[in-house]
Amino acid sequence: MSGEKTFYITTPIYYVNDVPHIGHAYTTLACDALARFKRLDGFDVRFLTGTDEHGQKVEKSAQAAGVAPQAFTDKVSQNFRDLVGVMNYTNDDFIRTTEDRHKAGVQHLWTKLVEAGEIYLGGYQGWYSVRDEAFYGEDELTTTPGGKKIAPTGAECEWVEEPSYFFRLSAWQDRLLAFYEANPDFIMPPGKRNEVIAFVKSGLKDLSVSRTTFKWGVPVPGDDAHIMYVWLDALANYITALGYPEMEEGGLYKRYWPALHMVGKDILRFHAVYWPAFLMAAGLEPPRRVFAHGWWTIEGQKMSKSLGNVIAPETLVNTYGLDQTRYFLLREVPFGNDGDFSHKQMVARINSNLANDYGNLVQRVLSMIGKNCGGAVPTPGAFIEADDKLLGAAYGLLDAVRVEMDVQAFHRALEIIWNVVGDANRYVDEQAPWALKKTDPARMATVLYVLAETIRHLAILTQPFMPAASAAILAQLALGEDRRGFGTLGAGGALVAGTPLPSPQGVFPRYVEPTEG
RNA sequence: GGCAGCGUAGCUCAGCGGUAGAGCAGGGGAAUCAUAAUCCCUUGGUCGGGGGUUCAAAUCCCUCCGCUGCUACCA
Repeated sequence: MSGEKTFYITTPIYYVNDVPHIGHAYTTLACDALARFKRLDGFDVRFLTGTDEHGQKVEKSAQAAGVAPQAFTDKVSQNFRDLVGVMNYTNDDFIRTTEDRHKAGVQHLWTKLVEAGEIYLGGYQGWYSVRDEAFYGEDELTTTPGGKKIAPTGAECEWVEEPSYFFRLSAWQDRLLAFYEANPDFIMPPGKRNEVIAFVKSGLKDLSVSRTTFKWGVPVPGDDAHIMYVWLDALANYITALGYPEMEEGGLYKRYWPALHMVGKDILRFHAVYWPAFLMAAGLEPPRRVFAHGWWTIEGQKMSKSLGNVIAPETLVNTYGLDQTRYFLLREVPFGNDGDFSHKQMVARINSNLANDYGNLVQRVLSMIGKNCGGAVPTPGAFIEADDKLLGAAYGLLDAVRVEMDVQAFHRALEIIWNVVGDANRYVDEQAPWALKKTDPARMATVLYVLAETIRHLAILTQPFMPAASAAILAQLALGEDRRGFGTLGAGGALVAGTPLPSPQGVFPRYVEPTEG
């Protein structure tokens, strides 16, 4: 709540023609974990997601469905709004490119670009595929015996000539390269950064930014024959959602821009090349960072409609549990790499990391406290070296985890937290509080206090990843909502001896294969 | 084709000039507070092939083999 430190994070706006799958869920999940982390860490956070609703495909789909485009998008964009509830996302806003606030903002941006001399009217001609909504170079096409031109995707192309507005992207090549040079962390991970730089170095052509062949888009100001190129339209959502062109002091734009954009690797170029160029050309600040993450395969196979192996987020959540799913997606694969989803790995993570390591640690400790300490936080005596060592590891977690979160290394953050889970389990075995119960009850109380305090740290730090399960653990430590922020980590927010605790309940059940047949 | 990256234990990967590592899986043992969970020990690799530089190479160089990504206007 400081109001000083702000953090703005965005997902791509999802194309409404798609049905939400694990990939969409993953992108937004990463943003959600980061947004939650930053909020707990005292930042004033703005977390945006939304839907991209223009374009020829939408127009055609609406036509096929026999409804107006707006009615069509109203319906299908709901799929993405529903995902928010399914995955327990905490976005502060949900923008749709068909909203007036967006259209007005983009048109203003366009006008600015025209005034700056960055957009000019020219003509575009080439081989165009309606199905792909894309132009292809002559050398990419194959010619059928019948003389038809076929794109690499198999779609038929036709020769199209149309007037088009162009953005002077070619003029931005050197300034973009200078920007990447001055901001080495702008594109992450580093491998992707190199690809973008190589692309820009290879030479940039001016970009066609308007279309006249269909109508479902934002009209070009002053020339109704044209609508804007979908990417100029779509990318601008990141600032129109902040109220652009309103840029007054204390407003959303002033407060939150620039953003961290989380994107799939397929749309990296639009975000790392076109978007900063558009912004700089309009006299605006480029984004803070663009992070390109990888793709999921399913049981080793590429996800595709034809294979029928596309997984809906609801399916995962219903099968394995929400927090389990969130944990798996962020832990299993180094963020930025491609990963494979397999049932076997998912079950291994749930049973090993969650049920056995973390869940059982909590259960064994709280259960001993419940039975042997009168169901209240035990009263510690003097700490010995082993106590200080474990507590030190717990107290040191935030700094170590923060370093990883700041570079979006979610898997590393979780690994670091789990190192302390392991420390705590070893400590339990070494201290053997069940033996102390008979020989030295005061020492037992100290050991259990140290463990409870360690669990407090673990649960506070796992909140961004597994909000519901972490909340359940914190509730079992009788910590109210106001005692769960990162500001309470360390000795200052320590558990108070004598505080009554509710009776413990398991938080992470083992996954047992359904028995059938 | 060009550019970039990768190939290390059964599996997923870390190490990137100084006597081969982690997690999981496999084997043995301890303990019994706990969701039969935990803890300890342990089997296992000529670090893709070949050549070179160096006192010393997964680690640097060359080459070959295999795999992946990028090579502009589909989100």
